Amino acid sequence: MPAQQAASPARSRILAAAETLFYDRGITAVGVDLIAEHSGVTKRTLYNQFGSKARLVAAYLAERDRRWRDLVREAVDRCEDPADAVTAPFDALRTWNAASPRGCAFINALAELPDPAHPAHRVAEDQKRWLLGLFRDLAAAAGCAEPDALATRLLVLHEGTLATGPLPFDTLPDTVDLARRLVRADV
Amino acid sequence: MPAQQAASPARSRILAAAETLFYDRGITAVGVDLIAEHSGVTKRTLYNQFGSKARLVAAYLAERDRRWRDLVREAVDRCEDPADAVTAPFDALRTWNAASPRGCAFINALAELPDPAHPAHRVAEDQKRWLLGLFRDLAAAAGCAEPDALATRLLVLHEGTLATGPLPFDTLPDTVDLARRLVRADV
DNA sequence: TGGCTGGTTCACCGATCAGTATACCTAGGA
DNA sequence: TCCTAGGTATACTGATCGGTGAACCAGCCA
Repeated sequence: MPAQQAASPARSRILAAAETLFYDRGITAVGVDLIAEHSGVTKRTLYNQFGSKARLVAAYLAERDRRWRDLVREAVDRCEDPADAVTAPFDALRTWNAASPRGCAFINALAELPDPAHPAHRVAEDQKRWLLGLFRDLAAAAGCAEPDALATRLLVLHEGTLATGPLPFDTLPDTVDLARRLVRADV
Repeated sequence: MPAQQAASPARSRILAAAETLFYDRGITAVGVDLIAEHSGVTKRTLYNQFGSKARLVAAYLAERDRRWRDLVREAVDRCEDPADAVTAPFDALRTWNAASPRGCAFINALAELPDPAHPAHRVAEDQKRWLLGLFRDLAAAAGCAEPDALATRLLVLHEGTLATGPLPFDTLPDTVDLARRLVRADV
């Protein structure tokens, strides 16, 4: 299926059901029968579209990653000051977190699927690698002295707020504040 | 069973097998049959000891928490300078992380078990609450101006390095360095 | 000696798991 | 008109899931 071509309606419905079910209840805990039922589709169709549960999981993560990158890029593009742009992913995180009370779908997927050969691993690692690279590029563009070290620290702060999201502490404001101060101190 | 009394040898063996299997392969992916087999014990005995898989999971996390707190307390006690003590949990993290390539067992457990009523939730939340409180107390003892905000930020850094542990980036050195600078700047 | 405790062996329960087989239906294009 | 692609419906596989029932056995203490 070329990227341009629209996905079949059945495929879209399966993917939508998979996204909510996998994220809300966990990947291992959700069976393919349940996803087929929730998307109003036969299990046969599901397997014709995705081939296996593992590939469906990878597709679910890839779709989620796509939506998330769009949100981050929007937040970055909205900034006029290059220094503000460096912490723009944290603004996106505020929106994203509100709809994601169960933490980071990619970290959760790695937690559930230990096998490094599982196709979900590539997707999850690529997502974090992309964010780290984005932080580095934005930091360099803003004229930071140590873009690599700064990017690593921003990534850790980002993942830390995501990871503590499901916990009953509100860590976001203090973290965003710290991220901004780090950038300004390094410019 | 009182706390003083030694656990039965069967119970200890079950718990040991559960620790490695649950952490390495995931909680949902590991069945009670497998744990019974690895600990050289009957499933009947396992259920006599723990009652249900959910309680066995909670016991596994509680045992892991106990070992981890011991490690952290040791690291704190080793410090002479109160300012160094604030970041002592990060020294413990270096040791801990080396044996824990699959990230934080407690975060992973929350990822796999969405039901807030699951007994594992209490254990996991208590673990993070304890660490947050420890950071606050250590910061206050070191004379920090804003112990609450500092503790939140240190917790986020701590969870961030744990969460990025399974990823192919080395985030620990930059993070520990940042944590130390934060403490010194706030003293 | 007798009873209790903690452990054993083994068979079993209904439900669910990922994945497949077979056959039928239907809309669209050549 | 016929073929094909994508979908449906239903039934099925063997394995595994969490959890239970029943009978038995060895050591320990009174």
